[in-house]
Amino acid sequence: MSAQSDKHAVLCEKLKACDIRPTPQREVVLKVILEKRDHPTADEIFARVKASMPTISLATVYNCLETLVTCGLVRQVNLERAPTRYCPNLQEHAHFHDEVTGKVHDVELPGDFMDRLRTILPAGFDASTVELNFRGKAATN
Amino acid sequence: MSAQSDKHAVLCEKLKACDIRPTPQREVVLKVILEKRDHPTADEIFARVKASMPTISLATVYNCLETLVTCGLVRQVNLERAPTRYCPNLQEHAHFHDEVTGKVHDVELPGDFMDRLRTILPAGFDASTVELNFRGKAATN
DNA sequence: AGTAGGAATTAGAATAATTCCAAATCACCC
DNA sequence: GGGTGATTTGGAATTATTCTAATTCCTACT
Ligand SMILES: [Mn+2]
Ligand SMILES: [Mn+2]
Ligand SMILES: [Zn+2]
Ligand SMILES: [Zn+2]
Repeated sequence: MSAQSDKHAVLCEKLKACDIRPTPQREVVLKVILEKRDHPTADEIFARVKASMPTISLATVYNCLETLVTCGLVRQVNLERAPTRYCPNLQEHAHFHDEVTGKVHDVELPGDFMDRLRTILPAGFDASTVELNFRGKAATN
Repeated sequence: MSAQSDKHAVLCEKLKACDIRPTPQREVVLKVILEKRDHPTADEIFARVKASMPTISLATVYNCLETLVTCGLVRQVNLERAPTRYCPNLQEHAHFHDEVTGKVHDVELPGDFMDRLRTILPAGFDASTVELNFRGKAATN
């Protein structure tokens, strides 16, 4: 079995595990997100995907992204009013937005950090999502 | 001195303290934000302002909001892709976004909470802003 | 294998928050 | 009172995203 079809099988399994049809479009969108640990926008994903699938449409990229986010295979990151970014890192983590370069960095969190954060909520508030974003300058090295 | 001109003087002082000209438009935009402890959008602010100043334009509301946010008299709150909201609460606090009603609630934080949050950043990352957002269901009572 | 029915994809139009622009008005100084 | 830069204004432009309606693709069933 080639490395190609190996990868294909892995992606396919991930999609099927989420009960969504493993279409070629969904597969390639998921692939380009997973193969780099950055935080691309829909446009950037569209550009990367077109390399291997030139006929795909931007609407389909948006459709696939929505599906992948909903089923939890990809995380969505919204910072200020900028275009939505997509994150392959499924561990609980925070984001640091470098205000000089515009890059978004993952910030690892100690074990049960998010759960501990939840404890500051007053009674009656039940959070399904916790989002922690930093913004500032990162050392350039 | 009437309560009216009293309020006027207070708003005026706040603006002057920030080194910005206390124009009637800036004053009324700041007033409607401060007089309710909610998180209105620019549209909502525009609607409220028009009650006392029917000739103001939406562009001016956006201009004023930008000025007020930049000089720190008002906080800007971005949640997901929804329209930007504006917050009169200058204390450090988190936000809870009620996914049923759409309302945004302030969440008070223990004293130096934000500073402690900053300590989880790896060396070389210097955050000027920390943003903590919850999303979920709030008890309806 | 052939086909019906639903899901997914597609191109392009529509939407909507925000920003941009250029002209009019305003405030303050001389 | 005129000059000057700041502010306001209405409308056009921008742009990420969503919507629409038509086409294509799968899959299940006979
Ligand atoms: Mn983009
Ligand atoms: Mn609005
Ligand atoms: Zn991330
Ligand atoms: Zn607030």
